[in-house]
Parts: sequence; C-alpha cells; structure tokens
Amino acid sequence: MTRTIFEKADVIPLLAEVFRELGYEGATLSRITERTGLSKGSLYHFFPGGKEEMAAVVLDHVHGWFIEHIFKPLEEDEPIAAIVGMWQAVDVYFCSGQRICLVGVFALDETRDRFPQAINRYFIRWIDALARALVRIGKDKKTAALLAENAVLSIQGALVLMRATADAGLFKRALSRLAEDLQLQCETTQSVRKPVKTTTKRKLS
Amino acid sequence: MTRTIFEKADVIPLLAEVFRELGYEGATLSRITERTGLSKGSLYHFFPGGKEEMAAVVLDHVHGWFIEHIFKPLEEDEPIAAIVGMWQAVDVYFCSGQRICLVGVFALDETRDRFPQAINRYFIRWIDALARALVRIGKDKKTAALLAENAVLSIQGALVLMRATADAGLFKRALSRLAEDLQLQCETTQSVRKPVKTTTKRKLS
DNA sequence: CTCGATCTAGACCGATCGGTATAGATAAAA
DNA sequence: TTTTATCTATACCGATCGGTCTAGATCGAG
Repeated sequence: MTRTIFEKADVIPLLAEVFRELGYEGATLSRITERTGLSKGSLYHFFPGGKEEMAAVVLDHVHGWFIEHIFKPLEEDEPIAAIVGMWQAVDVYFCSGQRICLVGVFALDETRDRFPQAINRYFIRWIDALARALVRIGKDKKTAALLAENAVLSIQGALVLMRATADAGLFKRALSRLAEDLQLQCETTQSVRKPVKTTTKRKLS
Repeated sequence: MTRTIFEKADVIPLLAEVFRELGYEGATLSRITERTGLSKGSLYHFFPGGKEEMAAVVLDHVHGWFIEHIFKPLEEDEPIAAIVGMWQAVDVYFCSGQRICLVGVFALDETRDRFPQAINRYFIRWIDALARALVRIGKDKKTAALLAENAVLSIQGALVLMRATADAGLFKRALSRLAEDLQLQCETTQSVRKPVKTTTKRKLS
C-alpha cells in the first residue's frame, strides 16, 4: 500500500497536459485524477481554488516558460540568434505539432472569458517581442509588426491543422516557411540575405 | 401561451453557433436549450441520437456550406475568380474573425476523436481544392500545395488570435497578406503581378 | 369538423459534475 | 520517539449532466 507523494511543481505540467488535450470543460475532475494519478484530496490541497485555480496556475506556468525561453531572448539577446532560437524552442515545445498550445485551446471557446488577461498577454507579448527583435535587425516598424503577427498566428494555425489532418510534417513545414519569410536561415546563424519587398496593406472586399 | 414551431433546417444553424462558441464539451444540453430556444423534447425529436448527432449534423452542414461556396468554385470555376471569391466568402462567413471555425474548435481538443473523418475531410479538401486552383493559374504543384496549406492554416490561426487578442483588424489583415502571397488582388479581379521567387524548403533544427 | 401524425414542454432518471469534510498516512522537527 | 504539520484517499454533498418519457398542443389530411 504505497502512497505516492507529489510536489506541486511536478503536478503543474501534468495538469497542463490534461487541460491541453481536453480543454477546460472537457477536463473533468475524474479525468484529471485518472490522467495525473493525483487524488481529489491532493489536488484540492495544492489548489484550494479547485479547477479554476488549476487552470490559472497552469496558464501562468506556460506563460513563464515562454517568457524564459522565448520572450526574454527576443527582447534582450542578439535578435537574429534569438529568432533562430525561437524556431528551435517552438518546435521542441510543441513536439513538432504533436502538442497543442494550451492558451490557444482556451482562447477558442468561452473559457477565454474566464482568463481573458492571461490569454491576451501571452499572445500580445509574443507578437510584440518578435516585432521588436525584427525592428532591431532592420525591418521597419510596420513590416515587423505584420511579420510578427503572421508568425504567431501561423504557429497557432499549424497546430490546429496538425490535429485535424494528422499530417506529421505540416508543423515543421510551417516553421520553415516562416523562417524564410523573416529572411533568416534556420539551421545556421547565417545573416540576412535579401531585403523584403514590403507591399502596402490592401483592404479586403 | 404561444408555442414556437421549428423546422429542422432552421435549427441546425442555431446549434452550430452554440457548438462554435462553447465547444463540444462546453455545450451542455441546458445551454443548448437556453441559446437555441428549443426544449429538450424538440431537440431529441429532431436529433434522436442526442448531442453527438447534433454535432455530427452541424459538422455536415458546415461542410456543405463550404463545398457550395468555396470548394466547388475552386474546383470548377475560373481559378482567379474563385480564389478572389474565397477571400470574400471566408471574410463574410467568419464575420471578419468575430466568428470561429467550428471544425477548428472540434479539432483542437479530444472531440476530434469523435468526428475524425468529418474534421479531416474538411481541411484536406479545402487545401486540395485551393492547391489545384493555384496549379491552374500556373503555380507548380509543390508551390501550390505549400501556398494552399499556408492559406488554410493562417485562416485558422487568425481566428485563434482574434479571439485571444480581440484585435478587430487582425483577421482582415491576415486575409490581405494571404491574398498578396497568392499574387492576387482582393478588391478587383486584377490578374497576376509578379512571379514568386520560390525558395527551396529548408529543414528546421 | 375529426383524427392521426407531428412536435413541444418539462418532469423525471441514474450518472457524473465540481467541491467538501475527514480520517489516516507520511515527513520533518524536536 | 513523539509531536506536529503536511499530504493523500475517499466517502459524501447538492447541482447538473445527457438522456427518456409522457401529456398535451398543433398541424395537415380526410
């Protein structure tokens, strides 16, 4: 009759995985206990606020990871290296598309209304950090903003399509395309090749 | 004490909206009755298979709309006009990003495992139809496939980011960018401007 | 009109929901 | 070892879940 003892720090990634795969509504307490191996007692010990606190803590944890491995480097390190590092980190984090973005999952349905600022800040900071890095390698502000927005958006879309089509190569393909768009090589720290022909924005319809 | 009588055909779009906003798990029967105005009795009259049948019928309905307004035109009509029409139709259908893609919502969480073929065929056909249209306007097969994949993926990603950031202009911006990528103007049926410099695909990491 | 078919409303069902309470097991400090 | 705080397991709670059933309202055919 062995009893497993958990550390809160070890529990959060387990919870993250459950919310990621099932969404907030789909992650019932019984499924959470099943998949994490923690009993309700343990869960409510670590997260007295219940399911909502679990999700909030998980969101914070994800945000923290991105700050450390993606946002800060983009904001503070040498921009080209940071951007190259971003493709690498994103590919690893999302397991080449096998793993979904928790924040994206929450953003899509009305779970968004439970954690609006947590969801918002994640994407805003990502786009912003990337755009500033692009400015620092010489893009004009407008182009940088558009490219950054497009990059983050494409990553999210690639994750959706990966799950939908189960095309294992899709995610890496999307990342490669993005790396080209930003005029950066992926495999080496080779510098800018040719300037982008920035076309003016066009109105639709 | 007036009683409202519904037609099944009118009910499906109401259901679609509920599943879209809440996801499959989030769409409880009580919320469905609230938001559609139909009682449980009516719902089970039209959909004896319950919630799962409702979702399946809704998925078929969405697929049908896309076949009629997007896939068939891409497959059969003059390709440039069809692609221009696609931007227009997509913008209208998704209300410039105010409305989410039901199929995308289902694809992200494990609801995917309930309707795998319905979800798969929707994206596959969209990408395929667009790629073929691109081939017909002179793109080589490989480029066409990549561009098509990128377009569909970006639309999904734009929808995710729209909900996350509530940036009203984001969706239209993404569509404009895509239209440029495909070397097509949106507002008029102006033809191709300049050839794409097709760079070779690069491996990541 | 009558009458059967269609459709709606809502009471009701067992199961499961998120959450609480508590008893006992374990770890760390004395 | 004893004590105390921490942590786990589970029985239990009222509410809500998806789904069933039935009584009656409404419709079209004759």
